[in-house]
Amino acid sequence: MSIVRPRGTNDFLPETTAKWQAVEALLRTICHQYGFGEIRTPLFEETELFNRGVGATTDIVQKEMYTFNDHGGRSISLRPENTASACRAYVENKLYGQIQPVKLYYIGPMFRYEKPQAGRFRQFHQFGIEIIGSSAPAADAEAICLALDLYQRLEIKNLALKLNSVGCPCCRPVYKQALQDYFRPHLGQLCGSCRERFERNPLRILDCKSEICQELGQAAPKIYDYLCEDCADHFEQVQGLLQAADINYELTPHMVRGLDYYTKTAFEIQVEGIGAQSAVCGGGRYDGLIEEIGGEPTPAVGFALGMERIFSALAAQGDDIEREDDLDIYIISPEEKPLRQAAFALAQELRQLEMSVEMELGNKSFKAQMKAADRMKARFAIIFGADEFAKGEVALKDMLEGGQVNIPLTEIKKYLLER
RNA sequence: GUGGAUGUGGCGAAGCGGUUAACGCACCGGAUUGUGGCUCCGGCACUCGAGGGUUCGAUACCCUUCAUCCACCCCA
Repeated sequence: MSIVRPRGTNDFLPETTAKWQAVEALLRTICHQYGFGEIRTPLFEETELFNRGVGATTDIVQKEMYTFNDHGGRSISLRPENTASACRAYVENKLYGQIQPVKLYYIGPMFRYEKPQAGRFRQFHQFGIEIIGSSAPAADAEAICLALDLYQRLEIKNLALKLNSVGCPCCRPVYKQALQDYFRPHLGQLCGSCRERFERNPLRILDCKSEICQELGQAAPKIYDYLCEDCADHFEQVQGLLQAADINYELTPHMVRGLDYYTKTAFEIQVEGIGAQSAVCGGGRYDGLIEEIGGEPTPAVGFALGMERIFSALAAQGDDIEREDDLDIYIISPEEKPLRQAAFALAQELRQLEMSVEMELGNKSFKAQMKAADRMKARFAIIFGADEFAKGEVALKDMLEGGQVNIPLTEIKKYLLER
């Protein structure tokens, strides 16, 4: 049996990586325009960072982390997301000493032990941003605008922005209590998973797909009636900014983020047509996170988006990302040693001039080399023929037009550069 | 973690309890064009995801396992 890659992982082959590079380049460009700098944190961290940062009761931490003890007996986990690491780095590197807020972006692999399906993998890739050190509603709005801008420039359509406020440690517990009080008499009627959700995350019940739960949820208390003054005011201002920027959004009082650290603003961007995993971007404010992991209380807001889901969305709408794989020159030479050596030397010289050059490395026939040049879509073929070579010349063939001229070997570089 | 579907060469895809596993594309070699793209000829699965079982005999039936896809869960 041959060895295959672990479940839920992918090999990205040149055709694919070319597309990724194009998308990544766009993301980086836009981040630069918004004043974000890239941060790269370790792929693994002390497990405790995620216990505290992501939340010890979350699914991610409880059953999806790749956790192991290293040779020093430390408990280490592959990062399941990057926000906790970014915040850890903010504290550890004393970024609070810089001009606030600090605006960071990241892009890279994350790891979660999940059952793979379309749009979900065990090693997947996220791009995300964090605005750390600002409690201003404008920071939330900027994050949201940036997210939408990214998708717009990627030309991804059928987007829906879902917006909510999940309150803060001040008001959320009150709301949670109210929800539980409301659902408790109906506990027996709830679906199985909602009965489990009742204790741990009653807010989720409102998002349940089962009819009974939906129906019961209709009359359930709304979080907007329970937000404290600070949260309500913040929420209102965020909405005002979005409206001013002419951004459409849908209020979704039932939307809950799965990570414990969210406070106040929570949002999600969904795309149609890519299956069940329709959330392409999720984010919000997490004012308590940095304190949770041992820093000074610091407000922050950010989001993460799934790279794979960007490509799902692009594929679903039939877009193919342009990639450049053009070959300038294919050098064809017979097997004779002097000719082959001269060809090899010329290939090197042309590459020094920043041309892309291919040639046969083995001993394919002359004809096979022509075929290769054709299939690789070489713009020109340089042909080392014995007769021409004896005169110090090579043939330059235009593979598109079909024309061919003989040129002295000494002038071929100059000739090509003028092209 | 739960439920459902699927698994034939690089890709797409026939086949079916019986002795050589269609076909298309791709790929490799060759013929012909003065040196490619067209055409033609030839090659390319001791094997039907893997392991076991039933049978005189299985790619086809059964079991297990692995993988993929879909839904749930959860999330990006």
